[in-house]
Amino acid sequence: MVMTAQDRLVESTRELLWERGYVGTSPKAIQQRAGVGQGSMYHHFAGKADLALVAVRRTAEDMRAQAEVRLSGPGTAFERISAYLLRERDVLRGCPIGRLTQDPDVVASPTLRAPLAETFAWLRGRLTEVLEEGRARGELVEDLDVSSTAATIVAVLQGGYVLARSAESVDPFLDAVHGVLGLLSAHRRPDAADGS
Amino acid sequence: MVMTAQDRLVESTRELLWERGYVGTSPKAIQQRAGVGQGSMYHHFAGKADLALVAVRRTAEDMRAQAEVRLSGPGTAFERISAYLLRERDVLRGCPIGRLTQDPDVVASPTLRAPLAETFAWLRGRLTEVLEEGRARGELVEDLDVSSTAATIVAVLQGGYVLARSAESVDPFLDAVHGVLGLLSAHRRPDAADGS
DNA sequence: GTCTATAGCGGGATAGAC
DNA sequence: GTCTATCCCGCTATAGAC
Repeated sequence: MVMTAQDRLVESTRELLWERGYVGTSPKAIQQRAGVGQGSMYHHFAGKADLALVAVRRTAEDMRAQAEVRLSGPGTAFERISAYLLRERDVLRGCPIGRLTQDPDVVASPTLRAPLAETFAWLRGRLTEVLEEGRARGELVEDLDVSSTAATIVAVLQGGYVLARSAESVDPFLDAVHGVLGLLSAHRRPDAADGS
Repeated sequence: MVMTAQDRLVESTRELLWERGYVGTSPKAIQQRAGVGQGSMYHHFAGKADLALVAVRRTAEDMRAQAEVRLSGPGTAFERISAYLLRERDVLRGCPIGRLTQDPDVVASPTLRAPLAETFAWLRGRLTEVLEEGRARGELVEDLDVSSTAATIVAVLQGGYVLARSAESVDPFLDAVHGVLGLLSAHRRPDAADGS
């Protein structure tokens, strides 16, 4: 089964938004990468903004699904969070959602910005639940502030990408992730039993 | 004493790079904001890339100076890091250096990328020194990994901006910062004496 | 030093043929 | 559905007058 023109257009838009952002992406570039002509694109989509909206929503969905796999997997809260943070990532490409946060046209449009806000809010909420669960099970100490710690974890990820791209190296990303895991680790109870 | 045309051009470039990034900033926009004509701009600078380089270097200098004030100030290591993280910031505008990290043309140019890499490397190094000092004074526990913790702190800052912009609210930034300070706080020794 | 004129190219979209 | 032609505008820079 072959991809339709619509699908190819959306996929090439997703790639270009990731690589070049919204202001850096032109309809012509989208068409060329998709191997589709002008007429076809404007037949299926109202324009650049319309295509971008579909592309961003799909990317946001993917990101949530990716996270959910690790966060709902087996293991202690700490292990699941580690698995999520250390999962295979194309670090130097950055986060396809986070990067749009720097795009003036995206942030100026409530419609385009909404999927970004929802994704990060969801992710933080999910991490909060995992941490809360770890605390309820006695794996994590009582006085851990789960909600702000969840925000910190998401921020480390996003900031890690920034540092990696500035250095053109994965190292600062990994250091930042290991750093936050080290800090969190001190909040585990030594006699922690996993949720059996 | 009035600002010269050069100065106004560099300042307007700094503002526009902050607001719209490199790909989103045009020479015309720079000239208009500076109140300077085409000829004048191309007389003083070779072009957009040249102006951007001068602007980015100046911004990077400023950022280091701002950080140094807090990090070399009075107080314990924890207090100085808190002061730096919680200093007044225009959070929703984001980091003028960090945002360039998402710009394809900036990252593709070693010359333009260099000031970003240097700034973050310097900042991390400086935070490492402060943490190390805190450990040496007995304020922080021995087994704290100062280098990766420093990377984490820088990442939280950069990621905090991303979250804030996605939500169009300062809250997630503050939560992330308080979260990492909370985590770090657990590594302080209860009988910590500041460096008197 | 600063101005205006001009150039070539690409962005973003519309129109109408096929 | 897809193609080509066309449009208007802005980007980035150069040229040469003042």
